Amino acid sequence: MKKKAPEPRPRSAGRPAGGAALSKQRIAEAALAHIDAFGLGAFSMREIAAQLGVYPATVHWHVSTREALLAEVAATVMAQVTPPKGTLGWQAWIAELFRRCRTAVRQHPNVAQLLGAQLVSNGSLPTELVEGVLAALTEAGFDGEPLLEAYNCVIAAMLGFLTMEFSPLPADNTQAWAEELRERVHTIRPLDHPVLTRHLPQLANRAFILRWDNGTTVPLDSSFERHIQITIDGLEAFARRVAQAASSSS
Amino acid sequence: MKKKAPEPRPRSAGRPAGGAALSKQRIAEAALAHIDAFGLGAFSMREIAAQLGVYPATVHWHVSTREALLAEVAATVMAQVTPPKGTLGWQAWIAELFRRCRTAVRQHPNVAQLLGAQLVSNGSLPTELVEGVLAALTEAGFDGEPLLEAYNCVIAAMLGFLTMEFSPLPADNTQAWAEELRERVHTIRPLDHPVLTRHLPQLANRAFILRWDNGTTVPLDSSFERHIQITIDGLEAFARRVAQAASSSS
DNA sequence: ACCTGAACACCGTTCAAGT
DNA sequence: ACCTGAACACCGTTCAAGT
Repeated sequence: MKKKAPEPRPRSAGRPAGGAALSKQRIAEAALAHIDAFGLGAFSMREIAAQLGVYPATVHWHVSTREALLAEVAATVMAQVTPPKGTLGWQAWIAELFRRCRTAVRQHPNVAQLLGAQLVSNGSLPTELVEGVLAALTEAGFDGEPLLEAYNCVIAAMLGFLTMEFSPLPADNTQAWAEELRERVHTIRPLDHPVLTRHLPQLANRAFILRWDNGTTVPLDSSFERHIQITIDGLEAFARRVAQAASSSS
Repeated sequence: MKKKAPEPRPRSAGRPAGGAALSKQRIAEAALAHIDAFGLGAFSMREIAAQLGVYPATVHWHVSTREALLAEVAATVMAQVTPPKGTLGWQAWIAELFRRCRTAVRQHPNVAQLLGAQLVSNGSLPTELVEGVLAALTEAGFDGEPLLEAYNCVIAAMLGFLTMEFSPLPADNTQAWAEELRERVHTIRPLDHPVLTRHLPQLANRAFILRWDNGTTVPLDSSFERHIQITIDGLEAFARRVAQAASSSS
């Protein structure tokens, strides 16, 4: 199944004549396409080098490191998620951000695992996203320390849910594993877990930890919408607390 | 720096005499210790085999797969987080769960990345945790579809935040990377990002995406506490909505 | 049942050398 | 500046063979 060194186009060393030189951009695109098609587990520097008809060292000349390439890929996926400013109230703006982010991740679900890890520790800052969230929360009345706390909550709520919704299943024998987990879920002892047992029909394969499919095959649409609402309701309560504290101390 | 095949104790094949046979348990402990000491990037089947003074194949005889071992490790870390039932109200119980979970992760920050990925798609179900959350949410008045939604929100909020707070920095030249990111953060263009610029002193190295240290060196204590409060406030608002809808339709 | 010893098919990264 | 060709030091997993 695996290809080896580039046989199709045995070119010679040096910069190609046609101006068809490789670029960070093109490499990132190829990597994203490959990850979309075969998953993050199948990703490797050598694989995408082969894909591009080039030696592994060539990729390294453009990209420096595997980690940097994956960060680039993650940034690409998140590039268009920030909603435009100004037209929406802060609650609607944040809700829109959540939804656009999920839409983007759903188009590239295999990249989801990178978001928490790579976007958070990222060289290519999505500054518009940060600015947008801060602007929305400022409009909500947050400032200083509460602003920081509300911001961290928003980012964690958004990326956290998506990371988990699309977290990959065991790579190997998914079939057997799913069957075993389904079995295990349905043989939970009712006496020790009465609430779980009672609601199992509602929860099975739709609740975190009780799933054997991920968001690619069983999307958690209503849970995500509810997650948005809960987050925004919580933020509004926080804003009220802040306003209260300010007025009572004046 | 790296060790090779087990030289210290060149034993012969077969089950060891002293009853000191290897076990899944002992392997998981060794793996956890190694990950705590050197990070998840330094983890490998061969490494922990060497650590235990055996051949790689021996580890595979007990553990089947690398992925399974890491799932075991993640489960070990999460083993003791579920608070006892009955003594607390549902809000306090959930808050306690969040705090105990963070305490556990702080003792093994390098496993954080596994939580979202491994706990969610896990063979060894932490059924007490699931049962506990469901019991708390039932006490809050949730049932049926809303129960599912509230549950998913709780799990995502808890694990999502922790995954991000302790998400690892670039493995290679952390020093240079941190310096570059700090530089980049402080040269953000004020005209394009007025809100960000204004609050940068508050946010730098303490807000997601604007950090160059992770939770191990710069813990986000107050943000996490606020995250708990926002989540619970949001859940209470959700419970009120549900109650309202039920009474208005009766 | 539990482990050795060796092999297979991969990795990321580096580096001299070419053009 | 951009790429080849080859090497280095690793991987996870499998498998016959030992005890």
